[in-house]
Amino acid sequence: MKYVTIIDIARELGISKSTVSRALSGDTHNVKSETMKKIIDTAHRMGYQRNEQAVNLRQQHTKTVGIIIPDAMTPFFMTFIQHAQKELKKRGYQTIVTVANEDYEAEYEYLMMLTQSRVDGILMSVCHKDKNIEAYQQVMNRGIPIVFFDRTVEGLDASQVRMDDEIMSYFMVETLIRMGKRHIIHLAGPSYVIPAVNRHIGYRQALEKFHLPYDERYVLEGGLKFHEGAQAMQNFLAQGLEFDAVFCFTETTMVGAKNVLQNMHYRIPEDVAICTVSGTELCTFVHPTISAVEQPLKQMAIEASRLLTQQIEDPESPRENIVLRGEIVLRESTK
Amino acid sequence: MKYVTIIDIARELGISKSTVSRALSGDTHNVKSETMKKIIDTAHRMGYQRNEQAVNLRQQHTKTVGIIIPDAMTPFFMTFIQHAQKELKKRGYQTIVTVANEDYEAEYEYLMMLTQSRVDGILMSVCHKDKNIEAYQQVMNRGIPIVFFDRTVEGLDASQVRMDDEIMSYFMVETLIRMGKRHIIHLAGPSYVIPAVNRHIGYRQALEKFHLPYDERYVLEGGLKFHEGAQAMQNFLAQGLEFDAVFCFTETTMVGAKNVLQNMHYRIPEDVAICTVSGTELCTFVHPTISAVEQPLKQMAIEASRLLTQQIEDPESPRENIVLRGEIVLRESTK
DNA sequence: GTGAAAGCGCTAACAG
DNA sequence: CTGTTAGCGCTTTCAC
Repeated sequence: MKYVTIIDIARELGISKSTVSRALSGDTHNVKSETMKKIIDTAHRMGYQRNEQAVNLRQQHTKTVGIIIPDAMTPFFMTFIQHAQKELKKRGYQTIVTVANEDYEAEYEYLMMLTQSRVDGILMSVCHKDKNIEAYQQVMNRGIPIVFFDRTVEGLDASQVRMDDEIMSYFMVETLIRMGKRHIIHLAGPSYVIPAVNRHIGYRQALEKFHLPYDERYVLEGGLKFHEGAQAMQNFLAQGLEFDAVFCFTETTMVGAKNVLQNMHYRIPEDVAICTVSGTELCTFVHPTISAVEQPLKQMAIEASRLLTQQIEDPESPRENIVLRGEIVLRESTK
Repeated sequence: MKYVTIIDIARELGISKSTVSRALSGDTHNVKSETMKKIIDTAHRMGYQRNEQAVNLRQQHTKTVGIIIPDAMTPFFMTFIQHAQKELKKRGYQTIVTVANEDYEAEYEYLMMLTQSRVDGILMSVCHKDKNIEAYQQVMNRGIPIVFFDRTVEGLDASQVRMDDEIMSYFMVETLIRMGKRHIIHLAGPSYVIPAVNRHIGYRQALEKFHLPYDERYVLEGGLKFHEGAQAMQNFLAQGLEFDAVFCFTETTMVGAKNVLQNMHYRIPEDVAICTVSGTELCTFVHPTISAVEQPLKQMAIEASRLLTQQIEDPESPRENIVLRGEIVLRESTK
């Protein structure tokens, strides 16, 4: 047989499986230290590994949380996941991560899959702020807590953790302006993504503060994928308008846009600065341009994990709405 | 209660849970189509979701495979995972992925964790070709199949899937030479990583074929992480040697090296071409330089998944050693 | 065609 | 301190 069970080791020692179970779960209070030792030893010798499935079934939980992210090509969410996994592990939870790939129908499927796997709770960043709202509500009604992060939703009684996109976006654009940029494109994200609309607001406010005109021709629908970002950039170029900076909603579309620019032999960042608010190690290294804020990402993962486990362990614990306000850190000066 | 069970629906209908079970698992042969329909309907109405945990415990498998990768910052492995997940799902398996982060001790921990979770099999790309060999052997001995991909190992009776690194590396360097490059650095990977040594061989062979000298000063230990690649590049620069191309073992170190080059105002690719063999969408977009081979990555994921599930379902199925030979596809000409 | 009963590996009362 | 018993949700003989 593949695995040794507590019965095997009980038989080996001629004692009952209850005692073995107690010993193996570290119940020093109810088992003599002598038998304790004996049990631990033979368990070790026989290569015992407790069957989590059985424990879960018995205890009516799985000690695992599901994570749903919209995208995995970009280091942003991957970094989040690594931090979250670490934090969750520390709190005694396994994780199972799924990638919806910006498709809310796939997201729905994964949500169902996760509840079917009886995860104790879910951490998610949504593809679309409206489309699956009732589904989220339903799983929450069944007593499975969901904590939303980054790409949050509205009108749900759930904990959420996000960045202060508006202000960070504002600072970022302000930085560009102070660098002397005057014609700043905004490669915006879709309006069904909350951080995207907030960043757009921040962009607009910065322009206003410096009395720069807000020109709709400089606001592009940049989508969420590489090719969408590239396409949008290309469309803009076709207009023949003057520009000296591009402020992007996300790393993904930024990379797409940058690629187009490079192919057209624009020098970056001399001719045009290109940036986003996100900040991961890879981002820093990849883009010879200004990037931003590393720290809140880790913090976001930690807070979200904390909130979720808290709510799993005490369903009555209050919902929180955390807005992180990391400092803008310019990763590379453009002299 | 959170979930409805077959007992609930049996009670609702005043029948036995056995019948419900049979109906729900589609046993048309042993349950009257009339009751069948009735059961399916109420199951649906009550929002029944079968408890996989219980099924697994009963059937002595989990229908999940573990995946261990060394790195998640780079799109390479993430892309692999997406393809593998898709293929595995098609074959009825869930996946649980863990990232060792180039640390073979963490890798060991995850391996243990996965067997403890009773995964039916494991897909892995190792951190170190030797360090955990006995551990791999042990889990295989317990009847849990492992299929190695990309970063393979030697001397184990396991199926493996990898690229023909030698020949692809050879082609890549040949391409650089045909472009007129004469002083090609090789930012090599560590010797405890099999593809790294193979790529080094390919590099050397290409130089030989074109009667270019093999100079050890042009072969750098580039490590596996961003900062290691950057450091190596910096060290090389300090030597003051002439160079016009860099052939990197991996995306990660390539990005690090490229960053250094850019900071020093080298024009890429005019002054120096920089490339690697890997090929993912992000890679393509990010690097204004030559990259390569997209297709084998997907193929690798599919083959590895096939091999693994095959071996799970029939432990006696023969081991295979697949070497993929994708075409070199230049993603961007450097004119 | 359907039901009763056993059991997957484990924990948790409840007795001693 | 230790053993006995029941049961988590499900599948699978074995009867009827």
